[in-house]
Amino acid sequence: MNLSATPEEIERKLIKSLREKGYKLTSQRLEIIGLLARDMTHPGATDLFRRVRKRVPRISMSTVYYTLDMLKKEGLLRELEFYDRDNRYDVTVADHINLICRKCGKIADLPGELPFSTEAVLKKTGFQPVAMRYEYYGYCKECRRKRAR
Amino acid sequence: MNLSATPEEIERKLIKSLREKGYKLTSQRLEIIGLLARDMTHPGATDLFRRVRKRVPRISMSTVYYTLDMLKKEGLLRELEFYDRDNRYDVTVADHINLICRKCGKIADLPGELPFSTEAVLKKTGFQPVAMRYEYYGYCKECRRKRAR
DNA sequence: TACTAATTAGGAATCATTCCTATTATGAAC
DNA sequence: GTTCATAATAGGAATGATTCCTAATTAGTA
Repeated sequence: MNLSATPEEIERKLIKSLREKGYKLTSQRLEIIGLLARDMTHPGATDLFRRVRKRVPRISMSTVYYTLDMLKKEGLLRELEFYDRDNRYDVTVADHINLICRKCGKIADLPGELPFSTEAVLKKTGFQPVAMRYEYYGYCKECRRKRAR
Repeated sequence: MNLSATPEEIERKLIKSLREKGYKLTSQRLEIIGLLARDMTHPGATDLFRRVRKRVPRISMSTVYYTLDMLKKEGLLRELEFYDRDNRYDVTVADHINLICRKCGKIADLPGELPFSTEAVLKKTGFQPVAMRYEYYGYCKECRRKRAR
């Protein structure tokens, strides 16, 4: 999934993948997928839970986590892990740089090249990378405008 | 603190800073600082607790966390935050890239330039970075040798 | 329409970290 | 060396996102 796909394209791709892999398309799953595809700010499990509950009132946190786990396992979702805030979920699974706002908590993607190839790191250090994480913490355009920073 | 300082230099710097700032140099603090200065693999709080306890048997986890907090507050320690493992602590406070081994859990520093300046990010996106986090997850030289990868 | 294995709901358990409070001990003053 | 104020410590309870467990439900198939 590239960084410029539309929400509809992302949603269709996810549903198609699950159908092909034989997963049941429950209302809970369709709602979660819909939110993940539309929300570019990388929501967390509790946030998803609250929003899905408006349309599927009896959904439980277990189901949210179970669904997120399943999507992760199938390589359709990337989990951004933190310790001082809840984990966030990103339908853009390709490696990229995240911009994390300390004020509003929203997470945006930074388009463009990645700095170091895994080959370069391996050659230089003997360390074999299999995944990476690039993040900038700071203040997004919107929050900076509001506070007249 | 640059990446090539010796353990002794690091330890001396930390003790000097605390003394200047008026902190009490308790045996607990000196032990924790000694370990942090010598252990280049970025230990966590529980690990530090277990090791310090051998020399200061009545130390508690509260004290370990309190000391780490204090060092962080004074800008002498960088906290690496994870959700699926305990936090790690790094006396190298300058921005740099970390190499995190999925087998043994050790964390090493990657020397060299950082890829993007904060100015470049601000100019490109309007997002103002104040901190960054660069990590590669994979397998270190030692673990790869052991498993004949 | 019935079946069954996958999915879900609900709640208990986990565990690193934070919080709270009484006790202790460092470093300064004398 | 003694005293003292207060920072620091020990111990344990509280927190909260996530994981685990199990019985009930349901999507998709035949």
